[in-house]
Amino acid sequence: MGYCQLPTQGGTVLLLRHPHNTEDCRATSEILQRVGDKWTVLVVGKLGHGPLRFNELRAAVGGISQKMLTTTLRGLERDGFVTRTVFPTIPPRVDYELTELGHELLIPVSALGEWARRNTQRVREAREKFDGMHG
Amino acid sequence: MGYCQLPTQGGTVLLLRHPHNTEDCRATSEILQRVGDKWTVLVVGKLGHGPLRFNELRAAVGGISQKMLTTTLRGLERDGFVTRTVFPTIPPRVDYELTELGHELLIPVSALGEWARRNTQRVREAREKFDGMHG
DNA sequence: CAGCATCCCTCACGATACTG
DNA sequence: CAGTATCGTGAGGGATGCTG
Repeated sequence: MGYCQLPTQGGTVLLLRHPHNTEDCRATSEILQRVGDKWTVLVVGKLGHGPLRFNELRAAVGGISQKMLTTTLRGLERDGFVTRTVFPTIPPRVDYELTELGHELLIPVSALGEWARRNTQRVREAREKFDGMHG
Repeated sequence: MGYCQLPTQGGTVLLLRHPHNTEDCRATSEILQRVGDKWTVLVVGKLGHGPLRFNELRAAVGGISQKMLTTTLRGLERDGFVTRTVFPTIPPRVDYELTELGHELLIPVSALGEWARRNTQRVREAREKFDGMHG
């Protein structure tokens, strides 16, 4: 147990084991903190369908403030996950779109999401049991 | 493009696509926030080798305060990722160990870590380019 | 329309001191 | 050894108002 198959660019399949050294754990932790904020995954997920304008994206995500959408998009743009295209019209139009890197990021992130959906029930049960014993 | 193969309990392989609806994105976001704090993945990664005592774990992780290790472990125990075993000796001895659920969580998390290690260079280049243009 | 600037608040996290 | 209790700080995030 404890492996994961991950497709590579060349079409081969990579067999994956747990990171056992500290460096690997740090890299894992860093990317998780990077995408583990409140909005990043929601934004990237919505852009997975195709490019969206600022307010389209805001409506699609739902519940996000204007400030946080701007902040999140700037971060994604800086890291190369998203492109920002300005059309110099009046009123202005700005399109956001996932880069190839952004699409590739979505692959392992989606795998983690799939795991989450499959195991929410087990986590909920563990939580209720714990709270019942300690509450 | 945009798929990921994930092994299941039965030995079959699950073909995975991007989450396209809002519910899936939310579940993904929630688990990412859950494991996206500063220490959770480091602690889980260290426990991947086998059970550890409190101070062994603290030394293995490195840099974590006593308070945060306690907090992180309580959260992991509550969600069913870790078991806590107290030996009523003097001085006391407490062992922490990954549950089956904890080991299973490590699979997609490791996949994301593997992606991170493979793509840090691309992210760094994007960052330098962005900072060069906007700084 | 797509933002920037500002104020404010909560909470994650660290440091320190104490205990069964 | 393995915690609990308390305090202080900074970053993440929301609300509101203004602008090219």
